[in-house]
Parts: sequence; C-alpha cells; structure tokens
Amino acid sequence: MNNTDILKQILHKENLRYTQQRQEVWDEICTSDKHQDAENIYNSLRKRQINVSRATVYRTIHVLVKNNLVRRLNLDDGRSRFENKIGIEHHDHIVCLNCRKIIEFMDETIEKRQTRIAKEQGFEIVRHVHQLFGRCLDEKCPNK
Amino acid sequence: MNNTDILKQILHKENLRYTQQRQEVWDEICTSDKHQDAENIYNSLRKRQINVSRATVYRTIHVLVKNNLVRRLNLDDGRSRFENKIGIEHHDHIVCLNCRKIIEFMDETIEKRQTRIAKEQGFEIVRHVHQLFGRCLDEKCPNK
DNA sequence: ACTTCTTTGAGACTCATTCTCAATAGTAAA
DNA sequence: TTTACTATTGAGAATGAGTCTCAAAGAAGT
Repeated sequence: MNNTDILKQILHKENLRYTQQRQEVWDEICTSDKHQDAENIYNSLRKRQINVSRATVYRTIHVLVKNNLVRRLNLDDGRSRFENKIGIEHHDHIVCLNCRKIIEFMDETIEKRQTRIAKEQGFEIVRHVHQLFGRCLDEKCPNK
Repeated sequence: MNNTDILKQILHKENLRYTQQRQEVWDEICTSDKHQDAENIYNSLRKRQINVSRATVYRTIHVLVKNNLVRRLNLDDGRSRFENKIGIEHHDHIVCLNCRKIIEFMDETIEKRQTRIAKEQGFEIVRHVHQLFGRCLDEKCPNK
C-alpha cells in the first residue's frame, strides 16, 4: 500500500475527506528531510506553488499524528518537529547542542527495562520520550 | 551549606546581587510541592504577600536552572515545570496521561547504556530526557 | 448539475514566556 | 550612612507557536 492509499484509508476511517492539501502535507513529511517543524513544512509547500495555509498544515498534522502516520518530537526548542512513522523502525534521538545534528538510536534492553519499570510502578506505557543531548565530534560542528 | 548560602554563592559567581525576590523564588522551589510551573510559583508567592513579578520569577528560574540548582521539566503540556536538584538524586519521570500523577524512577543500567550508546555515536551527553507516559492503576485515577 | 456537509484560508486570538524601560534598591567606597 | 554606581525590578507590551472563527470554496453522493 502506497502513501496515498494509507492516507485515504485513515481519512476514510476518520470520516474526513481526501483533499489536495492533506495529500501535500503528508507527502512533504514523507519525502523531505526528517524532523521538520510546521513552519518548514508550510514554507516548503508554498515554495512548490502549493496553496495551503498554516492552519491547514497544523490541522492535517494533528490527524496524521493521531493516526500514527507521523510522530511529533519535542526537542526542547519551542516548536514541534515531525517525522514519518510509516515503514520506519521505532527509535529515539541524540541531539547535538551545538550543531543540532540529530542521530537516531534504539536499544532493546532499554526498551524492555523501561516497560518493566513502569509496570512495577503500576503503569502501562502508552508512549515514551528518550532523548540524549550532548556535543558531537563532527568536523563541521562549531564545537569548542 | 544551607539553601540561602548556596544561592548567595551562585549569585556571587554570576556577578548577580542577592535580593529578596531571588531568595523567595528559590525558597518556593525548594520547599513546595515538586513539579510546579512558573505561574504556580508566582501565585504561591503572591498568596504569601511577597512582592514579585512574573518577569522576576522567570528571570530567577533561568539563573537557577543555568547553575544546576533547579531542573526544568518539559512534560509536553505547554509549560515548563521545575524541581529542586540540591540534595536530590538524579531520576527520570513516569507520567499518568489521565491524572497527571508523576512518579520518579532511576535505573543504573539504562543510565550506563545511554552513555555508551551516545559515545559510540561520537557524542558526549550533557543531559538527557527520559519520560514514560502511560496510564496508572491508581484508585482515584479517572482511568477507563 | 444539485445538495449537503466538510474543508479551507486569512487573520484574530491564546497563552507561556521574553522584552522594555523607568523607577527602585543593593553594594562598595568615601 | 551618605554618595555614586549599577543591577534589579515591575507593569505591561511584545513575541511566537499554535488554535480558533467564519465566510467562501470544494468534496461526494444523488
């Protein structure tokens, strides 16, 4: 099933109509660089001559997030970032405080442990946030 | 060293003056319920007849956070929460999505693993965020 | 095409947080 | 123990991400 069909399916499930704008927002999140914020998505679409408003970008993102097509990331910098979840393995993020480079990581042991810890405390985890903020050793990074 | 001395020390280091307002904000964070937001802190002080403005609350919190007297928590609900770090062991948080109850946890294995993972990716961790969001089994929780 | 109901866009609005700037208050030196 | 120098404060304006409103435009079934 391609991205268009996936979108049509969830819009149908939610009793929402399939529109040009919704398709374009979803396309932008699927095909562009990862971890874009809403303003970025809006600007990219406008640059490609696509008629869409900020309100529609935000409204569409809500639907996509609610239906697990998109993940919302809060990287403590005041705006949400979004990444496609379709066909992507679960992962968490390492962020460079200097150059804002984002690396993904995933550790089965940590995943299992956090589930067990939550259970011991009488919680059933719905989602989690695990982010490591630090400094990278990248040549291009304005580190030090 | 008591809380007042700790505050005086960091204010001195930062070339800032010791003021009534700064002491009161720090006291409020130290002695009150954990995980208060700025508005809460402001209201608590006003209720105690203490002259302070929102601006000063925010400004003071910045200094405290910068100097590791206070930790800023971002629980994805649009405002920051603050907790005293002095004399408190490091921990992360489990949050109930229904009743917003907050439980602290700490796991040595996870701590070590995340440090190693970051190092393998060429990062030196400065701080991390690890939050588990879910549903608790508390009697009083409006769960289900 | 016609009807019905949803979606859209422009801009007003919200709300946490930050900024501005004139008045106030620490603090060191006299 | 007042002076002089700065830093701090408070009130409210400004900011900025995100949400809401409502009239006009657009899906979708008939």
